[in-house]
Amino acid sequence: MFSAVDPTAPGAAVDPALSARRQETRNRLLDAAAEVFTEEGLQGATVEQVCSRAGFTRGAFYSNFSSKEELFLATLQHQYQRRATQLTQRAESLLPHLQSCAEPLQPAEVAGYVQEFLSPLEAESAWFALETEFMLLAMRDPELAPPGFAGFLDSLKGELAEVVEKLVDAAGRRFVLPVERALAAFDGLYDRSARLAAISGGSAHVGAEDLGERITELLFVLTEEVQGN
Amino acid sequence: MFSAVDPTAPGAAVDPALSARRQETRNRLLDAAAEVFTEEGLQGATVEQVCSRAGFTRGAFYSNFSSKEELFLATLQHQYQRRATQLTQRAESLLPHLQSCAEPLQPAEVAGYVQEFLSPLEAESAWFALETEFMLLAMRDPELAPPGFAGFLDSLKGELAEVVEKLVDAAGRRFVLPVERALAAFDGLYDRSARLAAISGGSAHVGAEDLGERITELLFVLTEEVQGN
DNA sequence: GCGTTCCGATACACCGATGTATCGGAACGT
DNA sequence: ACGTTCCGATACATCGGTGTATCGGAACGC
Repeated sequence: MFSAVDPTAPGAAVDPALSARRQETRNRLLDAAAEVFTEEGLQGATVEQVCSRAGFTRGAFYSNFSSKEELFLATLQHQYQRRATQLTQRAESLLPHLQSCAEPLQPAEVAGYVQEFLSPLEAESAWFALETEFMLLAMRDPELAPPGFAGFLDSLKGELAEVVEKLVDAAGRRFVLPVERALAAFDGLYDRSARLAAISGGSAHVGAEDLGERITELLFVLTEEVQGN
Repeated sequence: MFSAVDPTAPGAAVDPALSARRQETRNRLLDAAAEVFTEEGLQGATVEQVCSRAGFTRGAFYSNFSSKEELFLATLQHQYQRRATQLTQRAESLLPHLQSCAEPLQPAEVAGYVQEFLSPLEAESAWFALETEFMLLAMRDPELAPPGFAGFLDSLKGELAEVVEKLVDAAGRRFVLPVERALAAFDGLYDRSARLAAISGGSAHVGAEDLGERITELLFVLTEEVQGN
């Protein structure tokens, strides 16, 4: 579990040992679960809600999962894989552009790339709720947290670090502190933005553009121009 | 609600309209609630748990509060006031030191102050759980979030900004970007640290010292030496 | 086409949490 | 001391969610 990024198409972890029918109902349950857990929270959601949203009864559920917690963990993994493949895809579509340009990127261009990279991320605020819910679960019941989870996160961070470093490089700059520290700052800014957006609701919403600007700003402060060569 | 920081002694919002006996049971319930909500979560906690921890039965509860949600909001406010007064006290005990020193602070000294300021904060990871729980509640049910809450947070941030700016000033430095942006970065780093600590549990725990170091590091990167005068 | 296997639906028993209505006693004023 | 008021305990009715055991039918192999 959480051992590696499944490179299959987004949203269908295929286990050949399971019949097609079973796969289908599992996936429908998993998708419904993501919605319901997001809306109601782990503890607030009921098995019944998930099932009816997926168009099943509880009979189907207990035939596929043994408890709500197991379903939650499975849902989390499912969504994480979605997310990981999205990240990878965006990274791969971005890297060639960065490699190809001979001229150092203009600040505005850098900002553009940051925006572009961030925008689809912002759309799914749903994800943030799930992740937060998981964090609380892990706080209260450390046993329940899948062992490989932290490592899984790290691999995502590593991938991200690679892209960011390429971007900074293409702008003719370099970090004035270790990359992972810089990444931590960006990550913190992102988390915080999500938190604030959540708390202040629709009003005073710090939008994606704003986050992009702030990250770009920080990016320039955390880097210095590399002496021409 | 959340309109201002109550400057009374930590942990007892005194409402003269209530009898002493009632105040006492309210406070006991509020304290128990903070523990139970932290351990079990808002939805996971039961009224019964809170009451028995406080040494009451549910009769006492329904005589003082009308629902679990109301209790939760009251608990949050209670704890926020605790926290605000702590912050203020620490700020006030720190400011004189900063004002008095004629020499620019050495980096190590700055680090020391940061550590000192952070350490008591780290101790109460309980707080983090409560705040997160509230955030999720507000996400799902924006109506429930007290209107003044965001403003209340801002006032805390403002207070913090003041101290940080004084510290930077005493070190003979100044921020290279707007203070509130820098604060956002620190805040993000702090939140992120708390999140990670929560997820990875005891192992791989990014301790308070570590957080302090990183914040100090960032603080120096985000500031520049002010030209001697 | 028929039997077997698989899988989801239905029905049921159980439990824990909620909220209310009532009771008993402590505190307080006179 | 007595009566009144206040406040928390007790008891009860109710409800919603859970998990299991059983049933019915679709899918698949031969």
